Amino acid sequence: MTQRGDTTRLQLLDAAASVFAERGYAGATTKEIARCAGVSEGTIYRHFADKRELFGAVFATRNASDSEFVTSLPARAGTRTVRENLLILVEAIQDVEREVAPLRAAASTDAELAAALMPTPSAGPSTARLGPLEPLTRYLEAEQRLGRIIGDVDCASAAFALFAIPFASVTMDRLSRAMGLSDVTDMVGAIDEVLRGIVAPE
Amino acid sequence: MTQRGDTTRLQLLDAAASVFAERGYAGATTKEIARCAGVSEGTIYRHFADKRELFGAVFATRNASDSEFVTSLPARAGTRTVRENLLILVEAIQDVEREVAPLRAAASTDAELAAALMPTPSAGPSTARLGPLEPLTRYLEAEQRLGRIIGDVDCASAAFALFAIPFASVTMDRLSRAMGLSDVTDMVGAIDEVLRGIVAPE
Amino acid sequence: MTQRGDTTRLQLLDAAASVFAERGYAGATTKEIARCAGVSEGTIYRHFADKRELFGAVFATRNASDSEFVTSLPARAGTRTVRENLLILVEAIQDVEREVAPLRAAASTDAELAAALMPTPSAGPSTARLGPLEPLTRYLEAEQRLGRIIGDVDCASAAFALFAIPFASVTMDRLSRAMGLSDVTDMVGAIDEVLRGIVAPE
Amino acid sequence: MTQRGDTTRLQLLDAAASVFAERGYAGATTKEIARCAGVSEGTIYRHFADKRELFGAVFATRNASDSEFVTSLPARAGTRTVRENLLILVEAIQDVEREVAPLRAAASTDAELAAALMPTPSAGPSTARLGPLEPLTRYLEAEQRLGRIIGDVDCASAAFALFAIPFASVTMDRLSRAMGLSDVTDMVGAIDEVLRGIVAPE
DNA sequence: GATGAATGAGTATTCATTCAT
DNA sequence: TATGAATGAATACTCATTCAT
Repeated sequence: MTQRGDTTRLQLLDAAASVFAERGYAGATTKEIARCAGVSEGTIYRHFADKRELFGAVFATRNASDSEFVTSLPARAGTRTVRENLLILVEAIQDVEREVAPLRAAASTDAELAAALMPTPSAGPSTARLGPLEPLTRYLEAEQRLGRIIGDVDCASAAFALFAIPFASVTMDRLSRAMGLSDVTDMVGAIDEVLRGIVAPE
Repeated sequence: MTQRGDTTRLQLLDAAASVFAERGYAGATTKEIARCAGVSEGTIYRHFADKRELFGAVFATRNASDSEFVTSLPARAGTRTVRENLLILVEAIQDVEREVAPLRAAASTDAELAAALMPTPSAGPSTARLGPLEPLTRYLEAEQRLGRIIGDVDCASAAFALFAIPFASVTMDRLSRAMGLSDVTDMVGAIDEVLRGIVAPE
Repeated sequence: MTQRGDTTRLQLLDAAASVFAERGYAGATTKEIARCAGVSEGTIYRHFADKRELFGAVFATRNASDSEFVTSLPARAGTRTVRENLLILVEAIQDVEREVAPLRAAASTDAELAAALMPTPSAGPSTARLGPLEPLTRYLEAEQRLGRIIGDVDCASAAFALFAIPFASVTMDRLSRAMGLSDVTDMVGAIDEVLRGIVAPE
Repeated sequence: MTQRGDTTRLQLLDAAASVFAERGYAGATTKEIARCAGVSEGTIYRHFADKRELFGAVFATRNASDSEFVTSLPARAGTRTVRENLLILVEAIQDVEREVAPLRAAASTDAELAAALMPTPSAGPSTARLGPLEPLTRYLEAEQRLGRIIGDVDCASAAFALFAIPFASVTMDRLSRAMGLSDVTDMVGAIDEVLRGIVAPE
């Protein structure tokens, strides 16, 4: 691939990401994506076999960034305070979700498309879970072993409760904005209410 | 409207609800909606001015059911246990969300569509909040006054943490299923972890 | 046919006449005609087999009024002055044309439709001429015999020259109005210029 | 625009001209126009924004040819004989009208369409007159000054009387043909009857 | 006789995709 | 590699017409 081709490919991925996010999969037209990338429509097909493959490529790049802070989380057990770690995590999740959530919504309108989103299709069937839920669970378990999480907490359930907050926040903010409402979701407050019951007193 | 016309209208609303939910707004074709309703395409336009109005009508009917258990919730303060009330609520939210979430996702791909979803456009701008968040907050405050919720809990934040659970659960289950994964979201466990910190010990 | 049916039929003919004239044959919808007549669409088909027959009926009634002043014209030779007779005629033609011209234009967009306009399909093929041209020619010939038209005038040609004036006037006025121009066609002046050469001096 | 694109555009204009003329504006389908131009339907929209713009482009090209002989007419005063000049003019008008008249009729069925036909919308409101009427009037005035038109003739009125002949002729011939009649309009005879009264004896 | 719900063929227009340049 | 003209299937929507009430 030449350098010129690479540049074009990146422009297309960026353009496609924003158009797919705004309009959904069916609503996004190759025309708009091309115009938005500053190339001609035909050029799309020199880089991607068809619209679906373009979407897949966009989703893959956007979803890959998921792992940066998240995967290293379990190893961070014992550093800082639990609250600090989780607040950083929750912000990170929110950042990724803001980009990925609309793409996920777009994908959910097309069965064959959704199948292409499987992060590791070769991985075991039941172990694969969505996004940062698993590393978050493992982090909480590690903290629990360190005594910073109360002993009888079900870490998987707590992880889900924590994860649901930025997850819901992004979706609701997006909707509020679309509906002209002000989006004031107090994520920190919500996290603190959850932490109340699970963090061990110092 | 004759009785026959009414029947047709309902068939159309049902058909449209499922097709919009499956395919999104742009991906849903009038042809499929008509076929699914067992009528001809032209019939759609005897009942609705255009596809957008049809979507609006679908959304209105599906969203109306929102208020059944939810609105009466604040008045239930003091009855049963807090946990029982909340588990029922969470199930109710999940039921409604299962129908509404895909429609909301569909709507978010079209700016003008989203604007039409505002429940009461004449209502105050900042007081309007989405779905059951407000009654849930008021319920928790009522329980707090009764001493069944710990005094220094921020009820709005706690409400959001609780609400996020069925909200995220529905979206993630939908996705898991689309991706061929088993959807084992333990909502009850997550709720219990949140309640740990906010429910006053008897 | 009941009296109620007759009334409806007339309303339909009037409505159809104006809609066909405004929108042309293809552009006129049965929906607009029905609305304009204050009846339901289905009612049209109780009075006319289809749209084409409705158009034919409209055209027949509108074209029938053609004959009132015109047919009696040849018999008027010798009365009043030639100029007076022709000015009245020309006004009459203009009045009829104003209604008929748009219908004729509408008909010309559909070959089978045009065929239905033949005034007397059983009449001889070459003798049938359009509208008032024939009576006008006969009138001029009669005046010529009376010495009020110069002897060597070709009455058929003169008739065409005279007839062309209101004919063109109506079409041009219609266009001028559609294009936002003021329609000041001096028909009387034009007639006088033609008469200069053919009317015998007293 | 590539050469290939230009060719296609011209094919489309030709095809559209004939289809609009035959079927009127509403009656002309993009399908028939495309088929008649030997291209696919989608191609129309690469060259014209919509059907209306296509019609406007057709009308503009067909109406432009209007000015060839006509505009130079006033300068021809004094050459040949008045009769010869006018017979040539009348033939020219007839040729143009044969193409333009059906388009004009088509346009008159759509108010917004007619407005787009204004040749120079910025020109003065009352000075703008339709087609060759103005140059014809000016020609007659020039001849009048040269003594070849009788002094007290109203040239504007005479011009209208002359113009009306080919104008009416085209429309009536079209109709006669549509109705299966033979179209024997003796334009020359009609012109001569008009000239009788306005041309000065040599 | 009149209605209005229903129809399905047809309309203008857009779409993802192909291909000659 | 990139373009943009071309395609034809598909889309939302309209139309003339039918028919049960």
